[in-house]
Amino acid sequence: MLYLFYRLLSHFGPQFWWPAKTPFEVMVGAILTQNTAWSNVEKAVKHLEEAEALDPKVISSLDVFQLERLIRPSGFFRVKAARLKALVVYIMKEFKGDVETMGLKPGWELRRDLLSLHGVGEETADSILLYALGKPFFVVDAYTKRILKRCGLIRGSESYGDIQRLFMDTLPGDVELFKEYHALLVELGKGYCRARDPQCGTCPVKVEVE
DNA sequence: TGCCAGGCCGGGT
DNA sequence: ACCCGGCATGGC
Repeated sequence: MLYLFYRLLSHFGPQFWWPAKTPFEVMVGAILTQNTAWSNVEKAVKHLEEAEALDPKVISSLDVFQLERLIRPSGFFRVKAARLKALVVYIMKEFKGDVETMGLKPGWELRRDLLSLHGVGEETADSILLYALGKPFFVVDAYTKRILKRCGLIRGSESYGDIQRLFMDTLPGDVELFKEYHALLVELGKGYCRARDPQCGTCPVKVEVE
């Protein structure tokens, strides 16, 4: 798996992900970007920023309809408002609204907690763990699955956990490596591995299978 | 104009 | 254990 990483890195260069100013903004973005183009998420985040609502305490004090209005451009705004509320309820109750305190809890316990929240699945949980809290969990998204399949590295029927283990069992457990690797897969995916794009004919990264 | 985007959930087989 | 429809907006 390191071979693919270096191919991507030398082609695209380091990505320095996730694009956000604070850990909490990463968490918000992780929920808002569910099945949604990032450009739409940016508009919603901008609204929250202007409302000074990129803070767990502020969001928990917001009326849910107010919150819906702010995040509307990100799509699915009703379900996502409820999901953000569920997240901040957890952060408020468990850590008094302090993200720094949250980061002190062991990764596996946080993952279990996050997965119990309504609207936080494996990818969202791992994105929060890796990019907001610096915990070494590999993020598997639609691009990751598609690229690995088209490179012949998986069959396509593997579960999220199967694919995550493929990375985490064979790579050094390094947070910066995990961050860059996932960011590079997204960069490749956005340009050359979109859903209807039948193959990587113009893919700039040729991967030797086996 | 229709198709798609950095998912997740609930209900049905 | 899968498979599907619903959830919504903005860009190409």
